[in-house]
Amino acid sequence: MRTESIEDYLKAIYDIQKEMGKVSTNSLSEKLNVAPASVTSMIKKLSLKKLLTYKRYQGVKLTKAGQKIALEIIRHHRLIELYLQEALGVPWDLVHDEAEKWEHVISEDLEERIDKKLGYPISDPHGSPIPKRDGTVIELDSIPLTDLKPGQTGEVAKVSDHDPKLLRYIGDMGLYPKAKVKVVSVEPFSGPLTINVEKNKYIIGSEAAQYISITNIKFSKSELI
Amino acid sequence: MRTESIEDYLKAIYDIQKEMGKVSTNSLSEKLNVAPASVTSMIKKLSLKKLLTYKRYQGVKLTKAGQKIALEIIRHHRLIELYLQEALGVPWDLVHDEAEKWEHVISEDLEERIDKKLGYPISDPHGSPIPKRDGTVIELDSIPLTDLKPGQTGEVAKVSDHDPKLLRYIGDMGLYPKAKVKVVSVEPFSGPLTINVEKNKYIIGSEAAQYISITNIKFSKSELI
DNA sequence: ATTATATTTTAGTTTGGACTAAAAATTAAA
DNA sequence: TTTAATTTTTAGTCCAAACTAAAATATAAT
Repeated sequence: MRTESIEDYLKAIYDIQKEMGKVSTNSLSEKLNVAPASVTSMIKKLSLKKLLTYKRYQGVKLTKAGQKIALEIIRHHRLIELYLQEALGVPWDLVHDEAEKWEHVISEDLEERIDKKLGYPISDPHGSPIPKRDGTVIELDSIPLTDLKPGQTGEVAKVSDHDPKLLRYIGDMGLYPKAKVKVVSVEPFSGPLTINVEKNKYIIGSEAAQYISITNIKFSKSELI
Repeated sequence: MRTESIEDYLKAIYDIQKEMGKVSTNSLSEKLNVAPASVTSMIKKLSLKKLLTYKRYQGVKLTKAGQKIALEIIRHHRLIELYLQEALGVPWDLVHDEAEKWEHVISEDLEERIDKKLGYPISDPHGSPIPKRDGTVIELDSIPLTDLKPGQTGEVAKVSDHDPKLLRYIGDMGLYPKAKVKVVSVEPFSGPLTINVEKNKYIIGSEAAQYISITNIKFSKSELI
C-alpha cells in the first residue's frame, strides 16, 4: 500500500538527497518531525518495498521506483501551489501548507485538468520546477544569496517555502522569482546584506538570505542594476 | 483529535439520520463498508467525545457538537463538488469521489475563497443543499420518482451521487436538477416507468428511478409537460 | 589509541482503527 | 411462548506508524 506517510518519507528523502547529497536518519527525523527510531523502522519497510536502498548506519538512496513516487508527489504539490495562487488567489505564504495535504489525495485526472488550465507551467510560485508526469525535472542551478559578493547582480531563482513568516518577509521586499537583485554590501561574520531589489534598497539578515537562491550572476559597474 | 475516520462516521450518521430516521449499527456498517463490530467500537469513542449519544442496541443520535462537524464536512464536500464541476470541468459522475478525499483536508480559508468564487451557491451539482458555515441547511422536501403516479409531473430536486455509473445513466437522460419530468406510465411489481424528460421519452427501471427525487409535483392534462 | 560524543539501531510500548469469532440482546416466526 | 433469525456487542488480534529507553556503531577529540 501507498500511505500518506510513505509518500512524505519519499518526498523528504528526495529533497534532502538533492540539496545535501547524503540522506541520514537524523536529517529525515528532523525534516519530518519524527523520532530517529521511527525513521529507522520506516526505512526498513521502504527498503523491503524496494523503494530505496540502504546499508545500516550509512544513509539511504531512492531507487527508480521510489524516485518515481517522490516526483509524482512533488509534481502534485507544485502544481497545486501554483493553481491555488493563480485560480483562487491564495497568498504565496499559504499555498504550501494547503498543498501539503491536498497533494496526497488528488487524482491524476484532476491533476491533468489543473495542469492544462495553467497552460502546462514549468515552475511553482516559489520558483521550484514542476516535474513532468514522466518524471523529468529541470533543476536550474543557483546559489544562495549569501554567496554573492558585493557588486554582483543576479535574479531570484527560487525561495524556500518552508516558513510562511519568512515568505511574507521575502515577499514584502519583492523578492519573487525572476526579480533582479544587486548585492551592495555584506557585513562580516554572517552579518546582514545590503541589497537592491528592482531599484529599492533593503537590508536583509543572512539567516533569511540563505533561503533565497540566485541565478544568472554577473558583475555590474553601474550604481543601479 | 479529529481524524478522517471520525469525520466519515459523523457524516454517515447525519445522512442516515436524515433519510431513515433511526441510525443502526448495521446501517452504518454497510454505508461505511466496515464490520459491525468496528462500528460499535467507534460509536463508543464518539460517545465519550460527546459527539453523539447512544444506548446499547438502540442506535445513535448526533449531539449538537457532532452535527456541527458533520455539517462542516458535508459543506466542504458539496462546495468542492460544485467547484470541480464549474471551475475545472470535472464531469458530474466523478466529482463525488474526488470531493470525498479533499473534503477532509481543505482549510476553512480556502473553502471561503471557493464559496466566494462560486457566488455563495445553495446547492451542489446533484441538487443537494450546501449547508451554511453556521450550520443551517435548507432541505427542500421531495419524493422518489417511483412514488409518482402516471400523469403527474414535477421537477428533479436531487439525485443520489453514490454511484458514478448510475449518474452517467441519469445524466444521459437529461435528468439533472431542475429538469421537468412527467410520468407517463408505471409497470406493476416495481416495473419500469415510462417518463418524459423535457419532451424526450425514456424508459427507466425502478431501481434507478428510486434514486431520483422529485419536487413541485402536479397533475398535467396535456400530452406534453 | 583511547575515550568521549554523536548517530543509528534494537527492543518494547502505545494508539487508532480495522478485523474475526463468539456471546448477548432484540425481534420475528411458529 | 418458545424457538429461530437477526442485530449488536464483547473479547481478542492485527497492522501502520508513532513513541521511549537502552544498546550498538561510527566519528571526533585528546
